[in-house]
Parts: sequence; structure tokens; C-alpha cells
Amino acid sequence: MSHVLGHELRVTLLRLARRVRAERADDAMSDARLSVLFALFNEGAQTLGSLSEHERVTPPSMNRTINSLVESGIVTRVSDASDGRKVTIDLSPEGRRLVKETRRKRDAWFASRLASLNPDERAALDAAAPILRRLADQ
Amino acid sequence: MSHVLGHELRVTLLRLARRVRAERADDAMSDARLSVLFALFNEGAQTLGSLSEHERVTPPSMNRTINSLVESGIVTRVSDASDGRKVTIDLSPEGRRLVKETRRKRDAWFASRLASLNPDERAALDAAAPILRRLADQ
DNA sequence: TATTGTTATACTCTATAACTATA
DNA sequence: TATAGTTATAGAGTATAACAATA
Repeated sequence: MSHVLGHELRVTLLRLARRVRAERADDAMSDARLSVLFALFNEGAQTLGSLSEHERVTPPSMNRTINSLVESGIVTRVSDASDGRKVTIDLSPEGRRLVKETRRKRDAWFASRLASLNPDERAALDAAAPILRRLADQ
Repeated sequence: MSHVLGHELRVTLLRLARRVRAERADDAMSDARLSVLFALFNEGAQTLGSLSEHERVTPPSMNRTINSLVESGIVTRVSDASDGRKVTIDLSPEGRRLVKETRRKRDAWFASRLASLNPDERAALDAAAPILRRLADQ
């Protein structure tokens, strides 16, 4: 792959990702909030400290985000029984529903784009997907 | 392409884009500011209204962002000679340098990832790049 | 004494409403 | 009167510093 094609591919990835991210379940749900919900959905209930590390924000910042999510009834905050300093954050049923709905909308948007491709083109993306995945995981 | 693979590809794109975006020329340059600089670099000098539409923020919001960029010497604000209501925003030499440096850093980061692939894998990405591009442009 | 979370405070980016200058 | 930009004000998300509770 040439430098030029590497650049093109990178720019394309950024643009495509921007479009996908615009597909939310609810416009009132910001990127920061939604990202927390996906972390809880994918990796399960966690302490506030764990979440702040995962999202790479400070504990006070995550605390404020969690406060607003708790007020909205989207996550729950429970004190740890064995260590009183810790709190466990988890999705409420409403939070879980919201994650699923957002995921469904994004998948549907992306699938509608893929539907315009011919079989050869889809095969090319099929082949590229695991390679891109490895790049992201590196 | 199956639904499952579509979902995987979409998630991978989001993760990869997040990693690329983290590569900035200068950590003091936020996403909002940098996005304005890239718009000016790619599409040339524009009015404030045009920029606010492009970035999908309100004019007052864009105005504030432009104020701070002008104060930092990164863009210039010039009144239109033929229509006194309009102002034209453009990159300063420093702004242009910053865009190029950011682009270089992101390309370098991405190239270092691509370097770990074998020729077949690079060929697969080569084939996928124009297809992804079409998806993004749709 | 170290760890976990929270509160206090401030800065940036966003918005809506109201205003100024120009066409 | 309509348009382009700006100012006033407020809310969300980020940070650092200081504090409280618990181990």
C-alpha cells in the first residue's frame, strides 16, 4: 500500500465513522454519555474508577457524567458491600434498551449503505474487515 | 456480507477512527478547533456562516471558536469589501503549518500500523479503500 | 498512610435569545 | 425588512485541587 492510499484510507475511515456516530437512539444522548453506556453494556458493571480509566477522563469528570445518567434513570450506582469506598455502576433496564436501540439504528444505517454494493464489493469488505480489526486492536 | 460482519465492520471503523483522531499535532488543539482548520485547509477561506453550516454548529458557537483561533494567531478574520456584513475566515501561515503537521502525524501513525501487514493483507485493504470511500460519500 | 469517590471551582464548546450593522 | 455577525447568558463536559470516607 502506497503512502497516498494509506492517507486516503485513513481520511475515509474518519469520515465514515463520523457518519455512523451521528446515528443515535436519542439526540439528547451525547457522545460522552453513550460511550459510557456502551462500555457498561460490553464489559459489564464497573466501579467509577474503572470507567474513568476506560473512557480516559478524570474521576470527577466521570462522576458528573454518572450523576446525570443516574438522575435520568439510565444507570444505577450501588455501594460495594465488601469495600465501602467503592461504588458499582450498572445499566438500568432503560439504559440497556437505549444501547440496543442505538446499536440497531447504527447497524441499520450501515446495512443500508452496504446494500448498494455488488457481491464482489461486499466480498472485498469481508476480506478487509478482520485486517482492519487487527489494526484497531494493535 | 452478513449482518454480523456488517456490525463487526462498523464497530471496527469506529474504534480505528477513535485511535486516529487521538493523534493530534498539538494537544491544546481540540477536535472542534482542528475540524475548523481542516475545513479551511480543504475547502478554502469561508464566511463564518458557511463554516457554522459545515460544522453543524450555530453561528454564535462558531464565532466563539473563531475568536479563540484568531487570538491564537491560527486563523484571520477579514471584513468583506463588497458586503460589510460578511467576514471571511482564513488560515494563517501558522494555521496551515498546524494542519500539515497534524496530517503528517496521523498519516505516520496509520502507516506504522500498515507496516505490520503482509503484502496480501495490504492488497486487501487497497481493494477495500475505494469501496469504503464510496460508502462515505453516499 | 493509601485508595476511592466526591465537592469546589474554572475553562471550553455548545445552545437560544436579543442586539448591531449592513443590504 | 431581511441577512450576517456579535453579545449575553446558560448548560454539559472537561480539568485540577482539596476533601471525606474507608481500608
